[in-house]
Formats: sequence, structure tokens, C-alpha cells
Amino acid sequence: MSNPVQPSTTDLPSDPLLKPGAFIDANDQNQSAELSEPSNGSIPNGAQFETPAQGPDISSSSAEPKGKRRVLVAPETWLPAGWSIEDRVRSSGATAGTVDRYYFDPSSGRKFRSKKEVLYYLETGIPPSKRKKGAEAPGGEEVGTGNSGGNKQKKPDKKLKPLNFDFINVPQKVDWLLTNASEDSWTPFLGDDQVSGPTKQDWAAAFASLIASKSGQMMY
Amino acid sequence: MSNPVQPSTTDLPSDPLLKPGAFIDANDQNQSAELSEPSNGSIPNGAQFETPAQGPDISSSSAEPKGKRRVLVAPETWLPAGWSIEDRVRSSGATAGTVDRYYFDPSSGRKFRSKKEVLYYLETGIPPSKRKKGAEAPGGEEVGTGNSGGNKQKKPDKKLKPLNFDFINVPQKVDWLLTNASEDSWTPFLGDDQVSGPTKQDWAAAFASLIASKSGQMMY
DNA sequence: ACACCCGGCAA
DNA sequence: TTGCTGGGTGT
Repeated sequence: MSNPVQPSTTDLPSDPLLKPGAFIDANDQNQSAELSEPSNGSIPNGAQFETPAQGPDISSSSAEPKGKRRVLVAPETWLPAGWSIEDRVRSSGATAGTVDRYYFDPSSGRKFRSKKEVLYYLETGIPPSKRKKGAEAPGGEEVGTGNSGGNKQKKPDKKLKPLNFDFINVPQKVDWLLTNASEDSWTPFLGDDQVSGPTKQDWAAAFASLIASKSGQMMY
Repeated sequence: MSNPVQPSTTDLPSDPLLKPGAFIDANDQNQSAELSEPSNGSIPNGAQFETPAQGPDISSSSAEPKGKRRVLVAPETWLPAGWSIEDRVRSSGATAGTVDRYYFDPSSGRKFRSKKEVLYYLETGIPPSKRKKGAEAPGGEEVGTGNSGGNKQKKPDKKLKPLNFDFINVPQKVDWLLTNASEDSWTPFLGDDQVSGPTKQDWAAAFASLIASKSGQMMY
């Protein structure tokens, strides 16, 4: 999925107020709406997720309390809904201690190493692994400057796996429970029915899109 | 750095790029180094001003099309004995010609990009583990080892998310209700308390991040 | 001074 | 391949 990038009326210090009219339609997931019904756990293959296993500590001579810890941070404004950010601290080498920021697209499972890569992918649908050397980004998009000006037409990614979420028959109510506080793991419930497995992930992605695209549209 | 290993204190980085007879400008380090050798020391000296001797190129296997010019300069007074300074001239880009100064700790093999980083490391013993969030510099203290004039401690403005959501004390349960089915408008509830207003938007963003973060990536 | 990017290599 | 670090530029 690729939501249009938020216009860079970006981070004004404090107050996330509404941007009247500036809201962009982030809901482009309507593609392939008729998907398999979200019956619980009907999907084979128990993909393992939410296992941010701790890597082995390769501590060296000195007694360093270091442990490379993945840190989840608040989303950036330019990042589409549902994407996640992860700050990773380097644990070795001359640059130990440096923090690298990575971006994840939960629906495609792709990882990105920079904002530029994300933006490029959002526009062209071309993952960073396919970029050929010497080529330049279309339009010469520059980072830091949102793409408020002329925008290119993004190509829908046909290679993306469709979500296990019925966008037509959305549930009336969803309870998200903090099932694992130490890891911030949340699980959606439909009454007593727990949504789990790969479907849960799709729900997360779908739901993120839904609540993000419509929030702020309401009147109070 | 191909060798983050323990460079013996003896092998100061000789500069293969230094042209014989090249003049090294040490203008701004007008203090003679009264640096004492470490007790373990076999350090000949803290600074090498001439190294016409030829050393193997430390560059990696691939031929580098970039012309790097590295210049060793005299040590700063605040710099511990044995450390070396290297001024590096940028060879490309809009800022070509700019000189970046690097500091090297021979005993740890670590590289530092600024005086501040060195001082921080000297004080705390931990490499610049502080970057984006959470960690903060140790009070911006001046290190005891003399100083090189005016040392302004600029408070780096932290760029944290002005999100109206407490990522620490997350709620135990959130009910998202489809408050407007025709528009797919969802609203979060904490029991009977409705979250609305600008806060709701933040919640949407925060929540999207939370539920997505543990979905991880999955490839089918 | 340091955020940000990305080529390259190692696991 | 993917992950992680090194090295370099932008601001």
C-alpha cells in the first residue's frame, strides 16, 4: 500500500492540529477488496511474528552493559499509516553507539534504511533492492522537503500480498487488548473471538489505515 | 574501518597519501604537546608530523575512485596522549573542500567525529550512545582536562515527537468504535471516556504504530 | 556537531 | 540475502 505522502506542513512544534483540507486520502487499500474472509486462524502456515528476539551479545573485553535494543518510536508525519519506525543502536565497531533508523512497511514486510528509500518506494513502487546504480530518483526528489509541489503518479504495487481483511464488511467494534505489556503487543478481539495469526497482522495494517485516514475528519 | 581491532599504540596511522615534503598546517594547535606517554607506553609520540615513509594502503579491496586527502595534525591539549587527529578534506559534493576533523583513540580503535564526542567518551567511557531519544548528554559539563578556549555548550534541540500520546503508560484496553459507518470513522474509547479532538488523531497515529510494530515482517 | 544516506562486506 | 557497519555528505 502506498499512501500519498503527507504534505510537509510537517512538524510544527507542538500541537497536532488539524490541517483543514490538507488531509489526504490515505485509503487506497480498496484494491482487492474481496479477500478471503477473516476467519480466525484459517490461514495455514504459522508465520512467526512478534519475536523481537534479542541478538546474542557480542560483548568484548570491556564490561559493557550494552545490548542492542530495538526501540520503537513515534511515527513520522511523512510516514504512511501503519508503518513502523525502529531505532537500532550499533553494538560494535568503530561506530558503536550510533543509532540507525529503519522503516518498516507491515503490509509488504519490506524494510527501508532511509526516508529517501521510503519515499522512492512510495512513488515508484520499486523496492530499494532493485535500484540500479547510476540511476537517479525520478524528479530528483529531495529529502527534507516534502513533496508538496508537483507529484508523480505512483504505480500500485502488484506484487503486494493482499490483506486478510474484509474492507467491505468491516466489524462494528474491535477491542484491541494489550496482550503483552512488556512488548506492547496488541491483539484485536471481536467480542470473544480473538484474531490471531497472520490475519492479525493484516488487521493491524488495515486498521492502521482506517483509523488514520478518518481520524480528524470528525467533528467534536 | 576494516580493523576495529586493537591497534597497538605504536602503529600510528601513517599516511600513505601524504606527499613527501608536504607541509602540515598545524596553525590552530599552537600549544606544544606536553603529553606524557602512557605508563604502558611504547608510544613514541603523540603526533607525527612527517611520514614520508610508505605504508600499505589501508583502503579496502575495491579501488576507490574517490581521492581522499588526509592530513595528520598536531594534537589538541584536551586530547589524551596517544590520540591522533586527522583532518580530512571532502572531495566531492556541494561541500567539497570542507575539512572534517576526526579523532582517533589508538587503544580502542574508535573514531570520533567531534570534540564533543571525544569528551563524552572520556567522561562516561561509553561511546556516543546518545542520539535520537532517551539518552541525553551528561549535563554538558566541561571536562577537566584543560580547554582550548571558549567552549560553548550548545544545547542541542531535541526533536521529539509532539505526540499527544503517552507511550509509556499505554492503556490496557482500547475500544475503537465505528462511530460513523458510512465514513468509516472510528473513535477510540477508554471505557466510557471517548477520546476526541486533536488527541484522537495522535492516538490514531500512535496506535497505528503500536499495533503495526509487532507485526513484523512476513513473507509468504 | 550530527543527522542522514548508502556502498560494501560479513554472517 | 539480509544485517550491520564504515565512510562520507548535507545542514
